[in-house]
Amino acid sequence: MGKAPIITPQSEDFPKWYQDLLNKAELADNGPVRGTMVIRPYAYALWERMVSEMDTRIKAAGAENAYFPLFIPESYLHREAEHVEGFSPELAVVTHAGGKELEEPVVVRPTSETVIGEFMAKWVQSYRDLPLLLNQWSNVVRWELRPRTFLRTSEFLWQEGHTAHATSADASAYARTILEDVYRDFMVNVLAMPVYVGRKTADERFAGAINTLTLEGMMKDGKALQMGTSHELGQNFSRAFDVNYQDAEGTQQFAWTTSWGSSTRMMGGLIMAHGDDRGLVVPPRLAATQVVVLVVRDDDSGSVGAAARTLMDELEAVGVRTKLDDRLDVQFGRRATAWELKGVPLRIELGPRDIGEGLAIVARRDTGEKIPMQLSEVAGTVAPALERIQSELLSAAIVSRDDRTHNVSSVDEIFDAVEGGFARIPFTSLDEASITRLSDKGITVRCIQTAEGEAPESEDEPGLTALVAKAY
RNA sequence: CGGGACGUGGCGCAGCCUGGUAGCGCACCUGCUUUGGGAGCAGGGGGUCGGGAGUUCAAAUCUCCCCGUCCCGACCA
Repeated sequence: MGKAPIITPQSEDFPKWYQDLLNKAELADNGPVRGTMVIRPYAYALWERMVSEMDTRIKAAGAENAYFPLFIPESYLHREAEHVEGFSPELAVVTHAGGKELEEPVVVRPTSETVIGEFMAKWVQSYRDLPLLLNQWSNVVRWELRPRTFLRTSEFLWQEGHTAHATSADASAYARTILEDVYRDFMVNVLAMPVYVGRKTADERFAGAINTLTLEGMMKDGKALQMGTSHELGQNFSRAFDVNYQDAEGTQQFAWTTSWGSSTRMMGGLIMAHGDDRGLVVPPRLAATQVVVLVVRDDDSGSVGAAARTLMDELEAVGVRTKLDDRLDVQFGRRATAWELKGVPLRIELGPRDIGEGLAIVARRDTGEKIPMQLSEVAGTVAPALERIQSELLSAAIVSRDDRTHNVSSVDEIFDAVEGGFARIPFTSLDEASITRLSDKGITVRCIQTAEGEAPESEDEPGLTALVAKAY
């Protein structure tokens, strides 16, 4: 059998492909409340790997983890004018609790600048208390009108960093450190996603920020996905929450704060950046399971199973995250398909035939190639092979990204260019009217970049380009 | 909130127009045969058709009301 595709081909219907994959690879289900999702174990294991890799980088950047409450007094949101305006429409508000109506409604955090600002004010007295570098891993709620699993859900998991600094320059530098050393490093080197970094235009900025830096990933359908953001908040929140300190000269100063976040949306990005018609493709450095040792079938003595277990032990001994699949009551084809759907980077097949010849078949998920290999050599070759796959995934993604990024010189050319890709245009070629024209077609300025493809210090630098695309 | 569609076993659907107490595919369970790419055959379990009211001898099918969901638009990590 097996003629019909397992999942809808990407070329036929990309959103359907995404949905099918979520189901077939057992990644996620919709929750009972609109816009919520259940993250299934396999996807959650990937998320845990993301958390682990990100957390290491966040700590290397000097931030410490803490935890702030889920509930925020509604009044806090109102203290920063733009912030409340930006978030009000999507707030979940608790008006009743403990069987009665609350005196002051409580909002479920959509982000924590406000509560954290309140406590920063308490903790910061002196310039010696700065910088204060905090991060928290938590869930947040934004009542989205158009939910889409992983990409835009009413509740999602994320990390949000919040820092306070003595000077604007310090805050600005830190926002950039996070952008580059935490987010970009993780996305490029672990997710194998060659994200574009840049600066958001004023229209696209975070509510209450003076500058928003972003990382934009390109999905296989050519649409953009914002993978993370790092904001300079200026003194907007420190003024609203009285985060002030006494400087070395004895003068009271308001601190300069930043905030930065990345979420389970990255799961969606991962899926749409690397997935193909056979399912998910997980980069080895991210994979919770890097290798699955699959017992094709066994003989009466169980010698194949024994060899498989030995191999698994050898692999784990050299630090390869390995899983054994010896479910002989499930057909080989079904199991092979299931692991492909899940995107496990390498599959090692063992059967009586192979064992007899001292061989194992090593199958690569990304290319589909199957290589017979001496069983005794497998453990030694897998780790470098995983690294090779990692770098080839990234190279392929870079090529594909570059192929689909089109330099244009006029607004009219953008419409064609963003069908299946991004357009790059001199920032000065865009005016108010053309941006409106574009947004009428669902096309937005993702970010502005310097000629070198970096995030500029301001919108006014000469030679800037705008990266324009349709976005999720 | 504006426009469109839909709600029938776990999932996807047919049945409704021309009322007669429910069917198909996948999934699930049991057995046998298979097992190196999503198995075959046989047997079997599971729904009362989103909710309520009405018409009728009889409603998944007709009427009315309500609820919910999905798609398109405005918002968005």
